Amino acid sequence: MVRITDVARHAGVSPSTVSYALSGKRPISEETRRRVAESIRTLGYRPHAGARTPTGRMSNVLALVVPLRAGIDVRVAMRFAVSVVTTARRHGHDVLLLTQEESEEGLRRITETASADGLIVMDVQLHDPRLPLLRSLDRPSVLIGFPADPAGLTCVDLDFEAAGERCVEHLVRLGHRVVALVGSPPEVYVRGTAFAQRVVRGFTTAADRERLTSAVHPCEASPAAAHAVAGQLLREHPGLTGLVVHNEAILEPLIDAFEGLGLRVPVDLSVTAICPDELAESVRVPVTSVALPAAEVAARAVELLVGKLGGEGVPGVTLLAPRLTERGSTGRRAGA
Amino acid sequence: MVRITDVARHAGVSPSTVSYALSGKRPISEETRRRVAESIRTLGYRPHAGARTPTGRMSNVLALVVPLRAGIDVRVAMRFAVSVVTTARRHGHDVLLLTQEESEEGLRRITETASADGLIVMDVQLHDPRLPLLRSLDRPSVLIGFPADPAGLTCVDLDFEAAGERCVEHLVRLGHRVVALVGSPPEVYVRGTAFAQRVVRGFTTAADRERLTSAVHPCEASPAAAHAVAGQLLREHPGLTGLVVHNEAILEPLIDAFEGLGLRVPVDLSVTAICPDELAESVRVPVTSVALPAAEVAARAVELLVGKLGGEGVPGVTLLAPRLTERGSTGRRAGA
DNA sequence: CTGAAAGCGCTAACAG
DNA sequence: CTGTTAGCGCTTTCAG
Repeated sequence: MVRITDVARHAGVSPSTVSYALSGKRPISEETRRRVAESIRTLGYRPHAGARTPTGRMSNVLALVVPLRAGIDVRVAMRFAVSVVTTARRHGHDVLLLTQEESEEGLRRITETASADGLIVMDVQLHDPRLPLLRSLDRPSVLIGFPADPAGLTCVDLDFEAAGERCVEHLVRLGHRVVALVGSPPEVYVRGTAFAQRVVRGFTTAADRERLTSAVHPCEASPAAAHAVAGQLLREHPGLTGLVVHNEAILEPLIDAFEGLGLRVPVDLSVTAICPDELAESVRVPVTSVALPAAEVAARAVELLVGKLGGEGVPGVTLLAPRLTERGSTGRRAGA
Repeated sequence: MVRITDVARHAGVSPSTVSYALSGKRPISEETRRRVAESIRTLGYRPHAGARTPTGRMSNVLALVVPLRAGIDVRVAMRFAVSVVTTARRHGHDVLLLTQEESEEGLRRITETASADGLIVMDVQLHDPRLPLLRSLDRPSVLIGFPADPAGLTCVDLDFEAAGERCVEHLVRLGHRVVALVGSPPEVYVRGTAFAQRVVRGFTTAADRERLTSAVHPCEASPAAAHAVAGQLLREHPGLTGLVVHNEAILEPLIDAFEGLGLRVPVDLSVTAICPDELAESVRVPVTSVALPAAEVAARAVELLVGKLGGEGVPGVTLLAPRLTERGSTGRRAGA
């Protein structure tokens, strides 16, 4: 193993000079900087990650709590996670993986053992039990999600409420008057998951404002459940012509189900969704959707956290405005 | 922050005694041990993770390279990852997440900066470019996967070749003579992914041995692709009655496609799969399958790695024998 | 069985 | 602009 003293000797300078050349925390002459860089390269030096922790307390590690609970679409969760990791790497950080089960204990442990400099928490509930803990910990944290009371926290997310509204408005503009929201699996609502609740709220607000007939149905992530919901909706709301889908797993099966029941998309039924663009594009009938910009949200979360670590003041709540892209799944209501 | 010296003072002993009481590396009197434990509890002491690294080189962190490449089913990959994390925690380790893109550079960086004590690598290719690197690194590693030349490495995986054979044998026993393997997306084979290649080999070996008519088709992870493959298979092999599916994403769509083409499962077509049991059970027609025991394989990987870290000798290759469970999707060939 | 003391590799005052 | 000197919190000799 090559240490900083080896580099120092090789470059004919003191260890601290090497350290400062690396950190840039004090001016170094061009000549010295060059020699140090040269020595580092030829010796293949890399600072021992653990050794910098005791004094300067930066371990260059961020902890990420990934949501792996019933009802959460793994593919979407992974988009967030991957973006967190790649963005963290760009800022020189590695990422420690915490699972949801040991979330509270894990957060406490990571903090108290100083295993990570900061924390990123996903799958936030409106009244998340972890919030008091996060507020009390002496490590900075960022939530991917928007709880009911974000005071004293840093949050970033898509503005799901606006997203729900945006979908309804799009349908209204196309003349639709009877609309439904097919949402996440029931347990997601039971837990009070923030993003799911906010979509419902946005959907309902806009539907009421526009005096639409509307319905909201949770839906399990199986084709069978999608089929059942489609049938139920048509029975209860025969005039249904507009749909908002907030459930990645059953977007395609649901469309299949409605077409199986004799409705053509978009002729008889206009479908909008809130989901990653790639998914909306890959469905048999490309779906008009509000993008769920997972990579962007996750990247922003890391940047906010890195900002906090650097002592910057950062905004408490960052909500990304919804962006709707029209695709083939929506059209004017027949006879509207 | 409470340090080891605080505990020592509180317990009326020296810091080294506290350290030894914690590690058990030298005998401590019952009385002292008790007092130390007591002080640790009341003060809420936790050893600073970074501080133990410099001398004793254990950071209690394992690095995991997760496969997030085209064609790999994220849900299955996550089963592995979660099991790695929970098992690692049981052994007192945390898990650092590395993405595939920076795999080689990441492995090198983690090793040289001593950010992790050991490495776990998933999604192994038969001739994986990372193998020489892993052999040369001075950190222990474990592969989840079975490359062509495992010399000098520690590997653990389901015996996919035997799994492929097992499915064919099951179909043979039920009287089927024309069988097909619907596999992973083409890019998975192009990369030479070990598990995919081995399934093909097992399938082919068994089919040839039994003198069956057989065909192998890769298949993209979309319902449309599944439908296309189903159509093609029936055109090219009108006598087809037995199927092996090794592609989690399209298991259900593929069955739908065949039934759409007029074949009933299992009356006209017997379907077997290699996939996690939960998935096989959750399909509309429960599928006879060889279990892909992700949690078990991942747990074993962690245990092997922890064993290596502890200086134990561990087996080079661990292959889990396939276990086939009959469900509703297979039956005797009509008229056989 | 237990203390005192010497580092681990690095950073950050303190001194030029 | 650079070198010398203390530590960080912990583990592990070295001495009882």
